[in-house]
Amino acid sequence: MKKKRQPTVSIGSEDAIVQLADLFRLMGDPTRLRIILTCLDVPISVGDIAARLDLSPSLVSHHLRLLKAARVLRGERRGKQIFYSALDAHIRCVIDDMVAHVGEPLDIEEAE
Amino acid sequence: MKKKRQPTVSIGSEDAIVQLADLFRLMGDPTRLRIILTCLDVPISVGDIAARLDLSPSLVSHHLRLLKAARVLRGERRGKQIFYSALDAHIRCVIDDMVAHVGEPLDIEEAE
DNA sequence: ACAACATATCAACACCTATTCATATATTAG
DNA sequence: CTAATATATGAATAGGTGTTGATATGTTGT
Repeated sequence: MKKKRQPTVSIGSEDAIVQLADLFRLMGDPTRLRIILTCLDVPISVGDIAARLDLSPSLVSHHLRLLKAARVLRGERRGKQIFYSALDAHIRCVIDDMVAHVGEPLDIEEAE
Repeated sequence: MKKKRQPTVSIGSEDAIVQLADLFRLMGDPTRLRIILTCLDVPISVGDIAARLDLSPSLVSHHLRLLKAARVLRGERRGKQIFYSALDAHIRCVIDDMVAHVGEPLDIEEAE
């Protein structure tokens, strides 16, 4: 058994909803979302993330800690630097779906 | 001219990222996420949402305003009541993907 | 017109959180 | 060992935000 796909999961549990919301909230900050997107491409060090996004290494590290704790990203040490990358491919799917949603915001508009 | 799944690379603009983060942030609140999930099933009135989730109509209305403004939900008036439902199916995909992510929190992956 | 109901809006408060700065820890080179 | 680099952590603060209660708006009946 490798992976089991669950279609539309009935999330009635409070814990599950809170856990879901927690992940969405993490992606709900522009800075953090930028960091996620930067790590989605290829493993990248903290300093390089900070340099590319023009952020302080401290701030990047703070966000990385949250993202790592939430199992969104993972860090792998290579010498002095630590390279961060996406833990799995689901986050990319989530973002792609949301991009699709943003791409076609307007469909029907009767009452406004 | 038809939109398909576009890769995550296409969102480099600051506005797009902020817009994306805005949507994720909206889904990042447990109460709001519950409201979204309730509306995903079938169009439901404000009062029924409040009753089912045990929330004040005022709070539900407040959240609905944000969700409607963000084009996540849409409201349709029927007499005194206003029924809310998902604007499109993308949100459901986003949630499903995130549920899949939560479903497999730990999975060692070296090769993909 | 009025009353009753459904939803929306306003103001205020309490809580949370993103950011900054200083400091600490970890790794490598000499 | 020390020095230099890379990352992490701690505290403090400013701005954001969810929630509540009162009030307003809108709709349907009598």
